[in-house]
Amino acid sequence: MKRSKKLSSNMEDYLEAIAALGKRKGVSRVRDISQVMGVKSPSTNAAVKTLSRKGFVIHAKYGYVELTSAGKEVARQVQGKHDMLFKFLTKVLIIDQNTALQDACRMEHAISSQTFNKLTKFIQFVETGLNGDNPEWLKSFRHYLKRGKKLKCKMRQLAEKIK
Amino acid sequence: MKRSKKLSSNMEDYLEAIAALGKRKGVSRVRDISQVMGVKSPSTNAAVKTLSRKGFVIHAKYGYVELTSAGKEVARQVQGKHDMLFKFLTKVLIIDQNTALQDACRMEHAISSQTFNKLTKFIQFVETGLNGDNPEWLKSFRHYLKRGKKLKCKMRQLAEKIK
DNA sequence: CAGATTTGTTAGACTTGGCTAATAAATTGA
DNA sequence: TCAATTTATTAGCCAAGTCTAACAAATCTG
Repeated sequence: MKRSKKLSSNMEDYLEAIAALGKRKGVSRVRDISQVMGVKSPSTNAAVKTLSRKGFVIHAKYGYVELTSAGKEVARQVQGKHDMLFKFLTKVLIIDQNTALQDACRMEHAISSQTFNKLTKFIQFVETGLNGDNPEWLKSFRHYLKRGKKLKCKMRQLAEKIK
Repeated sequence: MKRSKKLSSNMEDYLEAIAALGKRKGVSRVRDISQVMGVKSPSTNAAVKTLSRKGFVIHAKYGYVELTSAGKEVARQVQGKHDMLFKFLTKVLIIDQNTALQDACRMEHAISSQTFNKLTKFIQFVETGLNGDNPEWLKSFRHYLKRGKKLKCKMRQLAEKIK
């Protein structure tokens, strides 16, 4: 249990997969982790060995894989980043679900905690607008995406109708 | 010249470095690329060999390293993603320069073209507001970041003063 | 409960990308 | 010009992470 500080993106992904399986099925087995990760079982085996050595999982031979509290913490953080990025991509930038998922899966390992925190605030800002969801500027941005230009202000719209 | 489709983040970084040196000094040499990439020259040598085999650079032994048009195109795209992310992080999320730089350097390899395009539109939307830079909502967001809550609308502010 | 099937592990090979040490080419300057 | 210095390359090693093939343990099932 040689608690190294930094984990590779790969190891973070394994921890995420293990956490997800734990939530979904109660326990995590090598086979299921492999399936989620899209690798063969010897790869998972090696990864679990590494994670175990570093103190992020407990794994008895031929047994289930369990996260330690350190493992849970990493999984929680990475998942948090993932969810926030996914929300930003789909809700603000209006990226389709598939692309947003792929991007979030790669970006989740790339953003600092500082950026995560600010992005969280940004999402909160968008979601808890004074006027509820969907503030004016966001509507305006969506329109801009579609039309290539901004919604005109009420008075200009009126002026055009009259003209 | 075995034109493979996908390059690793690493190879993208080398192309970026080569392009940057080309702009800065006119030519790119192994030694300078190594210095920019923070690796020893044999590593650069191997990378250049790979990039050459894949058709992204031209490199005669003991000569300069030059980007092919394919190489330039990749460098341009990655740099574009980098710049856009940096701008978003610093201008919208108000992340400090150092952190923003680090994040942008990692995220530039993680975002799809679709996300890049939407982000570009988003930045345009922010920068070319009807009311010039710094639209109301962004000011409001900055305030939210500082205070933890939104700017109240003019009338509520007035009401508070009177009370 | 014993054979068949599934699951997990081990061994060994391959790829990518890094390193050091040694060698070779190019450049510089006395 | 030619010896010293700088730069580039080669050879050989290491670590991470993947794979396949072979073997071992666990679990199902008739």
